[in-house]
Amino acid sequence: MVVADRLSPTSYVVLGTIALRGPSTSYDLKRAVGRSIGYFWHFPHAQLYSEPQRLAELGLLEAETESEGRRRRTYRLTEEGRKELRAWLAEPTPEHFQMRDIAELKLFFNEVGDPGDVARLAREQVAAHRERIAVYEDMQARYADLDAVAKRMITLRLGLEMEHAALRFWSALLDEAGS
Amino acid sequence: MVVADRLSPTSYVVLGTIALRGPSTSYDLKRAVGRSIGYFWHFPHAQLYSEPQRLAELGLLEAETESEGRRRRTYRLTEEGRKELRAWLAEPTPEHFQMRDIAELKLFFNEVGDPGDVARLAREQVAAHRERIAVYEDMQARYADLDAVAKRMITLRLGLEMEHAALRFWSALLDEAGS
DNA sequence: GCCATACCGTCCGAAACAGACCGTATGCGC
DNA sequence: GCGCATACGGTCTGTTTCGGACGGTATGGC
Repeated sequence: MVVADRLSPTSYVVLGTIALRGPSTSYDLKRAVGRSIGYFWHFPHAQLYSEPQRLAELGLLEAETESEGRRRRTYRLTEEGRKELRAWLAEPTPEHFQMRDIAELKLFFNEVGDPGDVARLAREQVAAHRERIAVYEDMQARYADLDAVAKRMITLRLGLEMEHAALRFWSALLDEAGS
Repeated sequence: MVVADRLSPTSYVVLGTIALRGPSTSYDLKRAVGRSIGYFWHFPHAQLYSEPQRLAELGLLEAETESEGRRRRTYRLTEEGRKELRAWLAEPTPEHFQMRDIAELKLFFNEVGDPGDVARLAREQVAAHRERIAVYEDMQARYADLDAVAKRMITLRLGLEMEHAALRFWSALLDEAGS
């Protein structure tokens, strides 16, 4: 499979989203991603316009230009595309997850700052994680009855676990640092 | 503070590391980062050569070229630099943390793949997180007696919390999916 | 008829990125 | 004392990614 090494995680986001939702325009992708994957895999929306084109050139997507006026293309998965996606899903995942947490960075360097900084940071983080948890729980509640969707929500559980872990940590730190 | 918006998280990693360790060469940074921050904030080492130069131009670091032969520069913090770092530590942190977890992505799209994929993925992840936990616990044990270092290890606790959360999730998933 | 607000898409300069590459020491076996 | 392997220390380069500014076009409401 020689195309495989021209593909990035973003490519699979596009492929996968189209596989789940059916044929989509870039804008469709943008909205779909914003509501779901966007929460745990960030990238700028501009990529959702360039990436499908690339994938089409590689033969993994097939573009269908509709209407001359506004030129918007609907992309659909080719057989190649589906195969590539399934191959990716089946192969091992060597990379460990990566975090990018400014708060953690600040905590690491805290001894250079003022004594009060840590407590303030912790307070902020507690608030932020609580808020995010609320958002996730809301999503979970909203779709709890739809079985098909519920299945997809499994990553939401992971997100919640992570948020709770972070919340626990910062809360404990706050207690220690004194409010 | 007009320099502030020319600074990225990486800039603060450099500034902070030098603040903690004292004057350092790029290579010193490379090693120090590899042993600590590298675990939760990845970036290519090449940046540890270019970034200090940039910071020196901005007046936040001060370069001292020693010996003509191998030209290696030792960087030390200027007053400006320390002030900038402290200001950063004191200011609020608007961004939420970001995760980049290929495994989570695969899980999200799992219904496109084969039925067995999820269980395999979960098994892999359990192993990977267990391994990482072992590494962290090892670090923790090694430095437990050194008080000064122990303080810095606080971020390690956060790392462990996160790893455990992930481990719990994937273990549970593995149980459900059946081995 | 006018304004506000979604909707939809493009573009661009600046960073980040991975990782190949290249010398120079230093040790170590033989 | 020679040859080799390994760690040390650093540079370079071509892609991607990244924000986010920008610019049109519908659509509805007043």
